[in-house]
Amino acid sequence: MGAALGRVHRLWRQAINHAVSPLELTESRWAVMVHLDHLGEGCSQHALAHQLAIEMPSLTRTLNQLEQQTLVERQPAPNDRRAHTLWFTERGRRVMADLEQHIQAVRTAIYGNLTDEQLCQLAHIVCAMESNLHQYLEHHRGNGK
Amino acid sequence: MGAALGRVHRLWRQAINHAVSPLELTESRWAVMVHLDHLGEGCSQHALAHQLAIEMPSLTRTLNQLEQQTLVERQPAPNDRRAHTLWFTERGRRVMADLEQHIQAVRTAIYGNLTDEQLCQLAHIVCAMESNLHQYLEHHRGNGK
DNA sequence: GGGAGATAGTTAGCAGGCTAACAACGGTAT
DNA sequence: ATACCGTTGTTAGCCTGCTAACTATCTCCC
Repeated sequence: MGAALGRVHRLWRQAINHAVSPLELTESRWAVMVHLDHLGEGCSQHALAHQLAIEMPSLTRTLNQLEQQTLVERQPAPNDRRAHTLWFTERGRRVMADLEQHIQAVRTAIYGNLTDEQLCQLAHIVCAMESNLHQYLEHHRGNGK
Repeated sequence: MGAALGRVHRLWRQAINHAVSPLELTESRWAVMVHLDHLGEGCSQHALAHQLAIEMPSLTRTLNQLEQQTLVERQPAPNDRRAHTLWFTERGRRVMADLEQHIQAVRTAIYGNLTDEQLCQLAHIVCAMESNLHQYLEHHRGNGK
């Protein structure tokens, strides 16, 4: 039954991939851009990875791609020579401005025929499952089984 | 917002992976076994891939693994020399019998604090989103854009 | 100040989804 | 019969998640 979530997630990824492909983006790169915008420029990779709920190496790879596309850049962080701060480039900011309009069609296609109440229920249930899963995994790691 | 589904799916995969690891299985191999059982032995790879909602090459790889573990075997199909029929081995059937008990803990951990009504709502909403996404993708493929 | 342990980021390589391209076979129409 | 098209399954290789192991740095405590 949790498999249904996987199916929807893969379809959603395909839809987003299609929607942002005119901007030379993919779902994962798009997600990084959006969350960087949401978190605010100048944040660390660690903070961004936490926000995205992915591991650092996954983010490292995606950031390399975005940096190669000159959409995002890493700058040395003041006060910590290990860390980087993340910033949009000029071009990155222009792309961000265009994003919403490309995504909107997907959003309305997916959520269009659902009521606000249903979306609220969905968010609530999914959040509960997420927290349940976190708890399960945390519990079954400290112990051997 | 669809990203939350991805997070839950990844956590769920980790939980299942953990739960079935004593049987030398992973979530994807487990899913193949369960769906083969559900669909009935003797079915074709195509039918099983459809049931799992994955593409044939993904299934091919997983079946290779299961065959190497002597849990499942491919047999030539009568009446169609291209196709295979899929069968559990003796060992595979024994493992299937053990599966439910290993999975149960995960299920109760995830769904335990949700009401039947919530699960029903979830199934309904997820199903709607799945069908919306299918429609979107179908629509935006026939056309150039 | 100097050493032990935590933390930020990277690299390497695995897992399992996908598409594209192919071989082998089936089915149908001429 | 043969020619063509659809189907089944495989191979090759991309994408993006992950863990493990590493470097470089920071922090804290003696």
